[in-house]
Amino acid sequence: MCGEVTDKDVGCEVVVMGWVQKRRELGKLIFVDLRDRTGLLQVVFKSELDSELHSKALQIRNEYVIAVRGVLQIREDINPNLKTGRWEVIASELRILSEAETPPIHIEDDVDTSEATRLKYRFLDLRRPTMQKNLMLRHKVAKIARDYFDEKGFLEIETPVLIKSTPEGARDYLVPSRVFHGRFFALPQSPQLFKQILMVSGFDRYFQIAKCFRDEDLRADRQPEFTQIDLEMSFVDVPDVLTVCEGFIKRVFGEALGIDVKIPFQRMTYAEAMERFGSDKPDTRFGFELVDVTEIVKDSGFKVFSGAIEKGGSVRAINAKGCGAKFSRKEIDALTEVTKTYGAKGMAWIVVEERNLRSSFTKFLSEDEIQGILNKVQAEPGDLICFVADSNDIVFEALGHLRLEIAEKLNLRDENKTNFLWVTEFPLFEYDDEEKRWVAKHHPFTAPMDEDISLLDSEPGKVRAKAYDIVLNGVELGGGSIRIHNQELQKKIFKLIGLSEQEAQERFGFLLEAFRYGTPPHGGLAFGLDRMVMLMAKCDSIRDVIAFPKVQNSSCLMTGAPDFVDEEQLKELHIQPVEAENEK
RNA sequence: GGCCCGGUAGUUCAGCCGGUUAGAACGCUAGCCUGUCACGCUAGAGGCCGAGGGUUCGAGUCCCUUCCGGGUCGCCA
Repeated sequence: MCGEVTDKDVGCEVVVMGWVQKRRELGKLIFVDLRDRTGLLQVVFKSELDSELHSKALQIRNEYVIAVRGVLQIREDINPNLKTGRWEVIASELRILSEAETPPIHIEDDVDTSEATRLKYRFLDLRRPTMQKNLMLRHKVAKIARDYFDEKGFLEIETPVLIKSTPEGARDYLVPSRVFHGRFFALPQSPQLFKQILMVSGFDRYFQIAKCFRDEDLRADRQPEFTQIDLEMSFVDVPDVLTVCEGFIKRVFGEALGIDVKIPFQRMTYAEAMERFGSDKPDTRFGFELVDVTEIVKDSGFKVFSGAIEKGGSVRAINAKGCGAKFSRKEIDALTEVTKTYGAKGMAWIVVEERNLRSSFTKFLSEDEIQGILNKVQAEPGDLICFVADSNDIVFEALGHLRLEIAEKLNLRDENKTNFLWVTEFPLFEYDDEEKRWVAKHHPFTAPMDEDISLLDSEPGKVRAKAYDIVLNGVELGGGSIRIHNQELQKKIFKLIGLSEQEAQERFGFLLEAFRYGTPPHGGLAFGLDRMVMLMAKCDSIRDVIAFPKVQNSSCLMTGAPDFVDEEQLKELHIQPVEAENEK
């Protein structure tokens, strides 16, 4: 192929086929750069050798598909910018396999085309070398997953895509049943229940590269259909799962990228992650950790602080080292806006200068309080100290994102680092203010930590789960848990999240029944394949590692899906569109 | 559903405080060119200024509505 020629091929007759990247016409001499997925190779047509061939070559335009027979030569002038710049094919025969209209986008790596146009003409966009590289990398990751888990004794087993809708979690995609009027299949949000049943069935190590579907709004790292590397193991506890997964990551990064990842990864409890980074997926590539100054200012005359503390909240700070000298007032105000996005009412700040402080609020504090804060955050001249006072949730959320924003501004999010991290001991439940009930933070089959089981009745919010997430550079790469294999405990959890026995039977009856017949302790994890490849390819969006992604409103710009269907089809399914309500 | 940014030639963009015939680069077409590789030179074609309405003597430009794309909050067990 084009990119695979070597000096050994020099002097040999070769046949190359591909797309015309570029033609350079110099009168009686025509150069054509021929492209396939391995690279570019220059082909030369000389009229002095064959004028008929030369005039045929004049018809060639960009993106024509051609086949060329000729002898490989070392070039007179070597092009050092090209991998194959040493060689060229002196054409002796040309076949135009397919003509091409002028493409609406340039087939080039430096993308200067809007994403909408790229996605509409995805078949052309995918010709670009970076996109080809991304999809080849994705293939490699999938292959390594199969190799690794096979070697570790895992079986790849497919689970159904048309399944029963279950409550909790994301909105389901529904598929109507033709046979049962008014009934629907759901597309799986993950193979969760099936892989647990496979454990009951004795397939003690399962994995699958599984498509999952969630009907929620999109983000740069979220698509309505996405792919998980899903795994489940029997007779294990948390460390067993983490170890297997670390081995996989080491293997993938080593084999696919040549990066030596050190294992085991750092492990951090959820509580510590929140306390230090204000996030359950901390980016540990830089500092700016959160500092709790609640104790220092709890009796302060500054009502914003003392008031928040009175209501059970806290006051925490980030010392943005050196930013006081760097950031303008306008930039600091912009940071304030960032915190407001996450529910903070505002952000207090201090700029530490050589002799004095510039600040939005220190006039409300006593000298002791100011000194106390400066000591606690280890302030030095040039620093910018940012404070948020509110409920803990908001303080963590706001400062957690502020941290990222500051790091982004300072370019500290070094994409060459690979800071892997396990976040463990997630809370089992979180309180849903709207529904006024506890909901499972991970999913309702997650096992509580043994030592916290006694808290289930008294303080459900304090119960920690045997749940864990794997985080890379602040991105959640995957997550999982040890599952409940004790029926009594499972019933209790359902009850706690307000699921009556009857509802539980209706929705998960098959799983509960399966659990009655001998269930091994089990647990597992699912990696987000798209996100993993995105980070490995250093892309900003998973759309760049998915061949045919959807846009923000979940439609496909290339195919035009979703679309209306024939009335016949609807009739057969006994479905009737409801007239859109007039929106006022 | 909320907020922010964007939509002008095939593509990426410029177009000031509203003022003649809407520009540039790349791409495209034709001609010339024997060592190019960001080839070069000459000529040329190409526009519903996202859509609809309004203000105005006059709208790419201002206002309203709407559609489309991106980011983000909510949402995403």
